[in-house]
Amino acid sequence: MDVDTRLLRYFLAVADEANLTRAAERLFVSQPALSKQIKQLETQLGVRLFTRSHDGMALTDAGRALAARAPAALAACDNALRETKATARRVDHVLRVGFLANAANEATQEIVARFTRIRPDWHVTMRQASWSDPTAGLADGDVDAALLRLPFPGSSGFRVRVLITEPRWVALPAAHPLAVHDEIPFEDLWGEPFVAAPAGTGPWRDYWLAAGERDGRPPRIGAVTDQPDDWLQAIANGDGVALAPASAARFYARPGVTYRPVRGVSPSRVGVAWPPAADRDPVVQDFVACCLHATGSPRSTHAGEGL
Amino acid sequence: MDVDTRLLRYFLAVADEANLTRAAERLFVSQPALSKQIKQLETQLGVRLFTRSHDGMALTDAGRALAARAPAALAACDNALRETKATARRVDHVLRVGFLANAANEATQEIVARFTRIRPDWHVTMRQASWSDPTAGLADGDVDAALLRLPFPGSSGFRVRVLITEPRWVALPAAHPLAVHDEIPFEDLWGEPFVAAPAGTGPWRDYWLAAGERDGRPPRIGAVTDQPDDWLQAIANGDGVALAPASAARFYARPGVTYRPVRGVSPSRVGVAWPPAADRDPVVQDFVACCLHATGSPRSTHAGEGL
DNA sequence: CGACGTCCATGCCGTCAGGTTATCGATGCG
DNA sequence: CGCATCGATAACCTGACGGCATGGACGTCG
Repeated sequence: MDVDTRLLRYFLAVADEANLTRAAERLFVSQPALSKQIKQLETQLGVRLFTRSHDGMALTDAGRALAARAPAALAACDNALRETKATARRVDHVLRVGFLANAANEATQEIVARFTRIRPDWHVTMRQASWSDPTAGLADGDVDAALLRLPFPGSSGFRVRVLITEPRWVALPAAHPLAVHDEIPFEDLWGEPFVAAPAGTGPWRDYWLAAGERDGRPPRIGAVTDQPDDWLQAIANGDGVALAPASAARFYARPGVTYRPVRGVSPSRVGVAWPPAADRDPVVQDFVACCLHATGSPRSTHAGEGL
Repeated sequence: MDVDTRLLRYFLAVADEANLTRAAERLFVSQPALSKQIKQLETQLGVRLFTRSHDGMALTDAGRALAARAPAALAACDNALRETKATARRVDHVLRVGFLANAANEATQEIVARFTRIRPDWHVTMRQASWSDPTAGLADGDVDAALLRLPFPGSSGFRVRVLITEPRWVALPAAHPLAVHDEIPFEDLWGEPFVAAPAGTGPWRDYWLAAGERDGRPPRIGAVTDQPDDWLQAIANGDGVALAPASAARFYARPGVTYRPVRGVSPSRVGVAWPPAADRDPVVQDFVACCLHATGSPRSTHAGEGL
């Protein structure tokens, strides 16, 4: 009796949304594909998992039984694979670190330099992640630690220490009328189209749209991008504006894109994150210590404070 | 990070055998297919799981880590699916019973009759299994209970009560020289080709070849069959002889096939088996009670005694 | 009351992963 | 030196999965 864990994830999404169409969006597949997969799971088990009706998919009793047990099964599989990867890296003396765009910017080199001084027999591999995976590989166990912008989706499952706090600015097309000002009140941007992260990155996308600081007005989306280059391109094209950490002005300067300070929007924070399983891993903890020292952060700065 | 549980099973088989070719046989796939699958698992994880050498596949440290955790993950998945099926049947008031060929022969009707008298609102579904699945669907959770010939592979994972004990006879081609005798000493059959169950049914196959009662001589295999009809056909064809429960003479009489008592071979036992998860299921326990009553078995007859 | 929106199912098609057979390269052994 | 063993590779076939377009049932609103 074999199943692809993908099928179980699909099933849980549908069970959770109680709606095929919305679940399909969340899973980034088409509705018919999901419909077929669910049906296949049902025939494979010989069990009706949902009762279909004009207003959605409701779990049957059997479906509820599966919904109750599938998460544990998925977790067990995930855990097995993650631990396998972690073991391989431990054996090879390789520390993989994920990062998102310019997460730790200037500090990155200093962090790596410190780490190699402490652990000369280890090798650090930096792996840039696309914005469609804001955990930069932590969730899949592809990295041992990650340098991230906070908040990030699923942050509750990981340990986080804050390293840097910096104001958020706005990136504008150079020709944009507001570009003439030295500082821009955030309210002036409410009506602007924004270049956003892909849907499905949830709170992370919302954070960079400052969705919670717009007095309830929904943001306008001008474009959706996945990588720094596309993002710059979209802004230069005039598809929209975007909030960005102040340091982006140094790291992502480009003709056609202008950066300006913004008044009235919360700052951005950079953190180092690691999976709970690495709490006792001295190498990962050394890396975390290097992050804290390299950025001059007090050792006690936890992420929980005022997210 | 999705995996098909099949991949994990494949991996565990290779880890266990430390040999691709033998693992492939055990899994009933070709060696190249298995080779590719293992390689794919490795690339998907980005981790070497085995070191290949001229004399087999040896686990790496990472491979050992996976081998340690995969069984639990597989068990969690299996459990989720099995419980789902069981729940569906409970809701529908359906009891599925697997059986192997003529396992409980005459008693079957009596068992079902008793059960329907006790549980008039329930419906019993009998499902005949092929010999390539000697647990008759118990292992996959496809049935709530099964009527089986003992011993069967994996019997240790299930509860079993013995119902019937009957001598084993031999089924011969009608024209076979030995068919003239009223009773045949088992030694006289040692040299005969046998019609056997598929390899991969392990101890079950061996039991019906009486491999342990041949004084060390290996059995000769004349044909391999999967179902009663093929089995009868093979014997009538003269492909070989086969041990069979005495009752087969009544249930599987056919021109060209003769049944004779055998002296010097242990008897066959029929049992009812159920998964431990159903220990507390009153419906399954009622069914078990019906089995015991219908066959006049004392309630205390456990399977463990003198297997 | 009919047009429309919502929601799931179906049909058709392109792509790719998984399986099979046949064969090769490397290694150890008689 | 030929042979057996073991894993990798090549060529091919089938079927599963995904996408798009569309259909059918049901509720809602003008």
